[in-house]
Amino acid sequence: MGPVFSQTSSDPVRLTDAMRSVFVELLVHGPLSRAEVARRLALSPSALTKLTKPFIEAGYLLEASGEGPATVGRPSQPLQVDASRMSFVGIKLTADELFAVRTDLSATVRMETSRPLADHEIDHVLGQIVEVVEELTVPGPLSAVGISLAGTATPADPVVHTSPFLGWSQLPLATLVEEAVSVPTVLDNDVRALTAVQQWFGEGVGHSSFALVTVGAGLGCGLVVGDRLVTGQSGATGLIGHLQIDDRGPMCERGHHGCARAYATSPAIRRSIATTLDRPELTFDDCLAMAADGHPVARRVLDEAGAALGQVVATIANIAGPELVVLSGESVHMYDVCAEAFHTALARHTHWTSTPVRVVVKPFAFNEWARGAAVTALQHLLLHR
Amino acid sequence: MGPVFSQTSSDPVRLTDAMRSVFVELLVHGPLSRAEVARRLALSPSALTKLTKPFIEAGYLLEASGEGPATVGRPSQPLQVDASRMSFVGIKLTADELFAVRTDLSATVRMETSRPLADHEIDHVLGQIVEVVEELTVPGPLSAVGISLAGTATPADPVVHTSPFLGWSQLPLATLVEEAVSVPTVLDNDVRALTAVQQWFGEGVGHSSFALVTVGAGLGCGLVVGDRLVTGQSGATGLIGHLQIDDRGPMCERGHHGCARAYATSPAIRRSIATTLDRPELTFDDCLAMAADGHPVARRVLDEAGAALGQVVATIANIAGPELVVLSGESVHMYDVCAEAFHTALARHTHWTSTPVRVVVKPFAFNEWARGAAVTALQHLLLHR
DNA sequence: TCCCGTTTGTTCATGTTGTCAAGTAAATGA
DNA sequence: TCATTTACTTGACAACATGAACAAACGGGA
Repeated sequence: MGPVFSQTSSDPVRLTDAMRSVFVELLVHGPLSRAEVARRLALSPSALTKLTKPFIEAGYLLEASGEGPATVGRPSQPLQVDASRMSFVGIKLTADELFAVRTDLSATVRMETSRPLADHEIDHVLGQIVEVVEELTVPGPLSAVGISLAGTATPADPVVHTSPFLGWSQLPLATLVEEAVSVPTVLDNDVRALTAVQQWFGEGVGHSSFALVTVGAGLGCGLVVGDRLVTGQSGATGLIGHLQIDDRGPMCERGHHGCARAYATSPAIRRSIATTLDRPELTFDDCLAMAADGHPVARRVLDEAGAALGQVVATIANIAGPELVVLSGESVHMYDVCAEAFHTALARHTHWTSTPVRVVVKPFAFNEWARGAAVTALQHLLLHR
Repeated sequence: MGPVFSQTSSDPVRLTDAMRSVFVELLVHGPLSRAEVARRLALSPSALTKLTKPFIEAGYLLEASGEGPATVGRPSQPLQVDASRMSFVGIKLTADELFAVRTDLSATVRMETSRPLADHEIDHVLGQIVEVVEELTVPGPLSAVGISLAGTATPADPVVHTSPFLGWSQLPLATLVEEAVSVPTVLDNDVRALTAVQQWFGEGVGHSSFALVTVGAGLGCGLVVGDRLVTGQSGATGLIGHLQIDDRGPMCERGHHGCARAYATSPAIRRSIATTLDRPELTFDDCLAMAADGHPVARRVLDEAGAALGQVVATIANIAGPELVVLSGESVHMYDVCAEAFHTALARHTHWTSTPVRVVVKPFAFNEWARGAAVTALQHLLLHR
């Protein structure tokens, strides 16, 4: 983190592991008294006085003076991270567009913007990224930039290994961006970035293991085990799209029968209803509305989608045993229309010695992917610099 | 670890985290020079002189004086753990028998024994356990006892939460044994214990993430992610037995169609072939021999079993992304008869953006389960005491 | 053969980092 | 008012690891 935290411009603070963990604890678990942080991190109270002092002097921690619940003894003096002291830009790349947000330390979105991607030439994409970063730098300097995309990439490595949608392989994107904008830049897989948001600022807070399942144009799965975000071999995340639901169902685009993505992704659901009814103009949300109204074809397709999703979640829970599964993604709202089929399938496919895993549905904002990229940058800066 | 390591009886050595990590590094990664350990653990060379000295003086580490590969510079002086300095007993409980081994620090089996379990009354089982521990204590005192069983139990907790096969729930078995034999005792799930063996002394050495899949009377899955053995919610491990292979195949004992265990466990394979041919006397190994000889029915059943297993492994790999999958269990030798079907299915169900995970087949000795329990005890003693 | 470079391992002074003990501060409750 | 409880601070101290300097043990030239 080097010069990131500095008391004065001439006296940079060196961060120890203990300082880092205190800062992260306060960032993630909100205002806490020194005594409480000491208990959580198994440190002595005196250690906390010393560990927090430089942060307070530099303005990164504030004494929140908000009174806790009235109790005997001296009232505690909660500390809070001043979220405005750092800013991050997160960028999500898709095949035809680029979404970007500027967030503060608490991952609150402060600005957002986007650009079309006319093609996937590196120069063009890089130009658009630089433009967006410059636009979002106007209110003040950035601490880090995060870029997320579907494909294999990790914060540990400045290179995009493969990205089928963008047609890239072995592209040192982080290096190129970092040189162009002079801000530390990290890459990550989009689903893992979204999982990072849940881990620090969402439903995953307080859980040492949970899974995130996304529903949208595809299916995705991110996993946190033992408080650590899992990075699969070569940077892949949970590849659940082609998990087989049965062996004779609809065919996915790669020729498998009964893949989960042939049942539960929004394009598959829309197409299935639209072709059965020969009404090609129907949108995905039209289909959801029809199912909610009890239209038999839409109802059947969404029941199957919910069942497929329930089976996917049960399979993940059986293998990894998370405390919680968070459902998210552009199409999570379909849950409202197929919750019953989902939970029936979840219970049916959960191993009989377990109770079904707790499932939380997280409404999805369109800029959530870009926010994920910002959190990736934030985590990387705070933990690994 | 308190009094475990002692230079003299009156001068017990207090262990720091650094000492622990050095000792474990040497135990798991074999003879290494101080300089090499220093590099691996990111410590200074001088730290290693100090950290190893008490172990050497107490006789837990030996200067192996074996010359490494001839190279420039001063030859290194490899250090090695004296495996004989500690002994462990591991006990595997099944529905009708108890297997036990005595091992040294390197998990080498030095003695083994067993007892029938006439019933599952706690007093009877406890009596047999105590008898076995006393028999295995004859050559010298024990450092710890580990007990493994199918069900939900973890080293962190002295209580068996549930064990369907033994009909137990909420039984404080570790406490009872510990009081009876006066040796620290830990429990664990049997599959996780077996995974621990692979992690420290088997194919998992050198891999920060891998999965163990067992084939036998059931199917099991243990997972190591980020160098940590995963403990699912409530102490369960990978519950892959009822993973659905298709929706119309043979029915498992819980009424599901096409469960993995209806295809790939040894009883299911044997029964399928024996009933089809109306030859109830056939053993599982008879069935394997028939398939190897090309008998059409046996061939088909084993191809289906291999395919099911391949799909299970692919699913695990897709979700958790391990570097390696180790196949083991009482019936792994069936792999020889269905390797082709296995790898075809593995490739078919592996997500198209990945290459199939590397699979290693680990021959299984009948006392391997008990050895796992011993390793659980060893790990717990070395890491958490 | 004799130095030189290289790597290993040790010793000792130094410095960082967190704990302990003691004391101060700020509330509640009798 | 004063004891009790909890929070926080301060300074002495102990633990642990590092860095520098050095000894040891080898191979490889000149």
